[in-house]
Amino acid sequence: MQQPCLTSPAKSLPRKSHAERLELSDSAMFDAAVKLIVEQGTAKTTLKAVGESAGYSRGLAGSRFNSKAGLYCFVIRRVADYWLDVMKKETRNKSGYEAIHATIDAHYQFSKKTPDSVRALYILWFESIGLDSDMRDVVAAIHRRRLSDVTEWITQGIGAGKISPDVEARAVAQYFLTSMFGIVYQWLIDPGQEREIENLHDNLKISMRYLLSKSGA
Amino acid sequence: MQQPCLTSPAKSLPRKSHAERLELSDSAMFDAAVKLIVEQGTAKTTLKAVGESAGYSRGLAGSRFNSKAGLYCFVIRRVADYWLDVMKKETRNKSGYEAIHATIDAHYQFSKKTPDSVRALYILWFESIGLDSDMRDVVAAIHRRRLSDVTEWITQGIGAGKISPDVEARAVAQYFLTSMFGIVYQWLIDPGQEREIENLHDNLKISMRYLLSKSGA
DNA sequence: ATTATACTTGTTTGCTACAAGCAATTAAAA
DNA sequence: TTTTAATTGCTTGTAGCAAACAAGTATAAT
Repeated sequence: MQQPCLTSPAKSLPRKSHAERLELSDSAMFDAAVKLIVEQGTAKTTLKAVGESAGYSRGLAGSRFNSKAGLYCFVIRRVADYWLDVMKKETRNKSGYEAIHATIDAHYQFSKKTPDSVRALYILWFESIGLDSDMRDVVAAIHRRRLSDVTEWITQGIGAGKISPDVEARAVAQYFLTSMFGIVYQWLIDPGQEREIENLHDNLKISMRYLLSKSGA
Repeated sequence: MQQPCLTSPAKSLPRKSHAERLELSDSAMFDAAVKLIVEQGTAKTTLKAVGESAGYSRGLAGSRFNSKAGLYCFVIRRVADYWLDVMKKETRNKSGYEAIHATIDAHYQFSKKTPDSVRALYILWFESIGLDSDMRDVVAAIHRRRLSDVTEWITQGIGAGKISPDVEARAVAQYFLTSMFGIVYQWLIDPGQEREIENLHDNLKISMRYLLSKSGA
């Protein structure tokens, strides 16, 4: 008469290894955190609520991540790592303006496909300015990595003769990322205005093509 | 032998009207809030600390602003209103690219003159994304006002024949503000890198001049 | 003197952070 | 294999603190 447990089937049906349990609860809490952050912001999101709405106890989130900042670092890393992977694939064998163009489009797709994750990422990203040392460091590291990627595309473009050697790769790369943040900011405060967001992307493409063609090939 | 009170001279020497007391405590709490926000971020800033480090009681900040969000709205308004005034003066009798150029420079000066106020403003500004309805509305209102100003400059520039009528005033204005935010973001996370910030401003000027000259006069 | 306004103090509620404990899995010993 | 010990995931208990609000005091306005 052995029946499968009815209370939480997916979670407790078979025997689970520690690694499996960990990944399961991590995922559940990630989802819960993203949902809560997007719905009510970080200030009103509580560790208690994350644990409970993930289907666990009041204290699990705190126990796992030690602090709110710890949880938020976890969320940032989880989304950013995924994004860095996607970007790597999308720009494989590309350089110069071509790679930048591909990134803009990929980013746009990413934020259409899983808007909540992306929103949560950038909400946390922007909040990390109001420094909580840990988060700042995590964000800064990701930013540095992105910057070096973009700079690399531009210098490769210069090497391939597609872009004038006069272009200051790092400065333009910085400008690109900076503008992207501006656009993301706009998207966050006005999620509905798809037309406007596309306009911003278009103007960024125009500006980038121009900046990369200055006194060039 | 009547001596001036030694404990808090500036505050209690003569008889103060209610309006004066209010302005005095508002200013003191504004300064305290800015300092605390810049130093430890919004999460660790407490109403208690604001009241006390302004030289008042534990409870004044809460009583005056009702909530943390209320305090932050007050800070945002106080800085933003001042900035809007400055900008109005700086762009008087200017339009088109000229006005935008002036704004970029004025903003740069503003953030060099009172960096803490500006930092606090934008820390709060960016955090308002992770919505606390009140703050979002305050920020959105300021943003709309800025956008309409910039759009106006561009349409005036078109009217004056300085800019091509093909230019989509609002879209370009949006792009401008958006890029400015990106730059501010960069400044916030890397306050030291003056050279880079100036580069970003330069590249923005270049982009704007280009966008405003497209198929134009 | 009375009312209104700035400001303070007392209290409730809820969250974070941490400590201690339970329960399941894994590793080691018999 | 069976038994035992150690590790790890997770839960519960609690201290400390801040937000929010109610009630009170003190100062200025009428």
